[in-house]
Amino acid sequence: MIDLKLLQKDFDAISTKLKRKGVSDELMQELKEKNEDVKKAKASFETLQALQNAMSKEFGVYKREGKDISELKARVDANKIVINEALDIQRNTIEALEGIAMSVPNVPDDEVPDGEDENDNIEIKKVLTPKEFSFIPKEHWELAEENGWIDFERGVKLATSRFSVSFGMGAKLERALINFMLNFNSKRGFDEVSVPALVNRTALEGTGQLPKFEDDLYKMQDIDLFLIPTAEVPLTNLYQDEIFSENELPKKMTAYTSCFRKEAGAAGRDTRGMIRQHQFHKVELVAIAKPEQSENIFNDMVECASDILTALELPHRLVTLCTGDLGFSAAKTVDLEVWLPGQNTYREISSVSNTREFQARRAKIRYKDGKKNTMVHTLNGSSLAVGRTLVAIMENCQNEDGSITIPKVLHPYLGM
RNA sequence: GGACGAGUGGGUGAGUUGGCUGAAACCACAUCCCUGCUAAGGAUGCGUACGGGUAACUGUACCGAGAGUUCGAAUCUCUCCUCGUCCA
Repeated sequence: MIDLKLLQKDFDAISTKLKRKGVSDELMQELKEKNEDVKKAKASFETLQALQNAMSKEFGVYKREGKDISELKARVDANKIVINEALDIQRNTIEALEGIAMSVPNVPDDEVPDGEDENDNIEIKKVLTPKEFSFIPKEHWELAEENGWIDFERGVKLATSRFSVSFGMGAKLERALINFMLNFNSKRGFDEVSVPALVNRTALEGTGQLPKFEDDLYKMQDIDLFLIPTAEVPLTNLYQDEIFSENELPKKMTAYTSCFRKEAGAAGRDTRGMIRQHQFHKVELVAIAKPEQSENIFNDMVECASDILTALELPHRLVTLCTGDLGFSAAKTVDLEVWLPGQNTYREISSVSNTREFQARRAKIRYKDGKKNTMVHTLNGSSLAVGRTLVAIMENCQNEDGSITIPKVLHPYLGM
């Protein structure tokens, strides 16, 4: 959530920044007014309530002294009517404010480039050079089926479209990748955590998926729980409504989970293959940090994900997302895109974001900064999306006969 | 699924004939003092959020969540959630 105090203090600066994210002046103006409404409503309610409390205290005194209470009670009763009105106003204004405030995206960092969509993202660097094939490289779904690694039809049979089943070496490779990535991250100082795949509404509000993006989440029918779209949600909310002491930070975590997304806005995109599935495996990195630590940790996380790709001998590039492609909660995001020779293009395989205080404010995660409580920074990044990594291995490591040469670092995990 | 019991501040845990308790006490923690000895003694401070004030300080709310009774609720009523014990 945006900082309402800061908004009040520095309205123009914030609305200029949010304008880059497509937030209209009207909405900002409304937010400002609603915020002032709340302050006024609270002030008048609290004044009345203070009076009420004072009068109520007198009752005790009157009673002890055996005085007549009827006059006092008349005054109190009269005040009570006014209080109830003030309370109603207060509730309504708060509700109105939160309705808007929770739907305003994070303020992008100044260094984030302006842009409409992924075409305006800016390449930072390329890592490893895609190799030249002496034949026309196939797309992963062909290779997956030829090798009997992945069965798309049977996934549909079991669930619906955008589900698949892995067999044999395909399944083993997924498991190998998960283990390899978790071990890799552990060595980089991220503690392994195993978390629930279902979370409640509060958790999703904390990280920013709700209230705005409920359409993209799978919701349980008889209970207010949702399947997680990413491990970022449970990992970050682990410390919801908590106050860290300074020496506990930074907190660096890694977890493997399945992720579930309806992909509501992606109809028709990547319908073939396993690039865009409703359920996919992902190893995630999450960090909770003091503000002054977050920039370094962000870079560490990008490097960590990039180094995994390098270890797997997969050519990739790093891009800075432009304002139009930046997610709701992120102040800044670097995507890692892996080279897919079958598609002759780079495709997203990891996304590392710094949300700064945005999620911390929503989830109420703070730390003791000397005497006072300060919002932490939260960061998250995939390292990596397992399915897409498997795709990248298939396409980059394919041979002319359709066989696939498995990267050396994975051999120990496959008993090779 | 059924029957009881419980949910208080970082922890343990008082407080439930409604007002003087935002909350005792202890522990932990912080600062200071004392002590010539490594372990102990003393003083003070120590919940969160929002608002007012340069500040000292002060107002409101919060004792699992929500609703209700009442002038007034941690304390009474209802619903829900969670945990424990017993039964199935």
